[in-house]
Amino acid sequence: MAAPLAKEQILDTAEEVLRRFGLEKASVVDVARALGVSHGTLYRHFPSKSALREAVGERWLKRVSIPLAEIVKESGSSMEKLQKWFQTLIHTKRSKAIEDPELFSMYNALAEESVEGITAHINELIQQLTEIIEEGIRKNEFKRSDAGQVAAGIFYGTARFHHPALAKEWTSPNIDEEFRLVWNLLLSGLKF
Amino acid sequence: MAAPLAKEQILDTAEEVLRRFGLEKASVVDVARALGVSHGTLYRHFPSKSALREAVGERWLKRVSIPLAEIVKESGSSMEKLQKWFQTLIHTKRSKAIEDPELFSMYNALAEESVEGITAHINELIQQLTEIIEEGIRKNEFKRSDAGQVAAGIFYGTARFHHPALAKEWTSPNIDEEFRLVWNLLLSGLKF
DNA sequence: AAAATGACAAAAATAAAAATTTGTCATTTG
DNA sequence: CAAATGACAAATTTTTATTTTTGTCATTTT
Repeated sequence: MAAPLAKEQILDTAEEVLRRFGLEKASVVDVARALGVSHGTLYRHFPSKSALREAVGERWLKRVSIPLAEIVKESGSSMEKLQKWFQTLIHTKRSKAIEDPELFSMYNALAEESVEGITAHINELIQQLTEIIEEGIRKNEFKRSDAGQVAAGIFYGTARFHHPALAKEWTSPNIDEEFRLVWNLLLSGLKF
Repeated sequence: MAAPLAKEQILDTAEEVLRRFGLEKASVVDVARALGVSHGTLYRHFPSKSALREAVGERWLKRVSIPLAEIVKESGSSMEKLQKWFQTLIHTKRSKAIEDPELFSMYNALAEESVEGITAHINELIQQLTEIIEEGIRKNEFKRSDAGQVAAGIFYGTARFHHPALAKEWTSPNIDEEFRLVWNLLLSGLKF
């Protein structure tokens, strides 16, 4: 027989089956059939159906965080990077949410099945932001402050524009204007 | 017979039935039975089941906005009022969400059935904030700026802490700390 | 002996049948 | 005669019966 079944190969097929059949219709048997193996085999690689689903969800989160990590490493002013980072995060999510809302909410449901995976993902994003802000402080672009706390503040302050639970509001015609208002405040503040 | 059936009386009973039976179990027949009238009678007061449900949802939103309107009228510094306004909004929602999550999500689902009602509610809240901020600008407590835009910015920037779709995150032990971080940034900004 | 299989019980999902609810309206009530 | 009723059809929901899926494991394959 061919080489033993690889995890990545299973995940590729599982993803394909999930896309075709949808979150609630896709069964382990379907994935096994698409791979040309018995369903028992899949249980030798993943302990349960949820474990398989979680793995698909976590791989999807990685696809979001990897391009953002690239931006952190780029050259340019910290402010530019900060803006580009958010632009990318928000644009990526928004276009996926609008182009194929079903698929988007499927992947989000998948990811949410792994609370740990989500937490790790959010922490990773805030860590990326922290690095941008630390650099900005060093270069005197930003106020001296606890970079990690400011990173969390900006991330949570912009939640409306990237939190998947609020995706249905991203089709509003004012959404870009609303982001601009929040962004301005986060950068400059209300007080003198 | 008694006096003709009043709308408020129907809403009171509908609310009671919804609380007891839940969003999906409560039928028009149940409401009629609780009122001691035939279900046909209810259709002389509300054109459909959804219209009745929407009315219950909208009344619930009013119960949120009325106490906040009181705060706008109070005396004291604008900053104090701004803080108290958000404290009240967030605390009200949070305690309801945590004390009885089912009831909370039922009322939210109910309210969401009326997109118009929600829009009006949000606009009303932002209008209240606008008044606080306008006054703060007049009294030189806040930077000169478009009060309506700043109001919208603060409201949307704090969405994570009051948007019902994010209620499940309000049980996090760090939620107050996270609010503080966002609040500080919105007031003082990241930049010099 | 490592990897995969397929038969099996328990749990979950689906489909078909039965019962309830929604919404209308001609008739009745006060 | 304004307000309420209750019988009715169509739509929706609930119940029940049937089928499929999940997860295990002793056996088979390479």
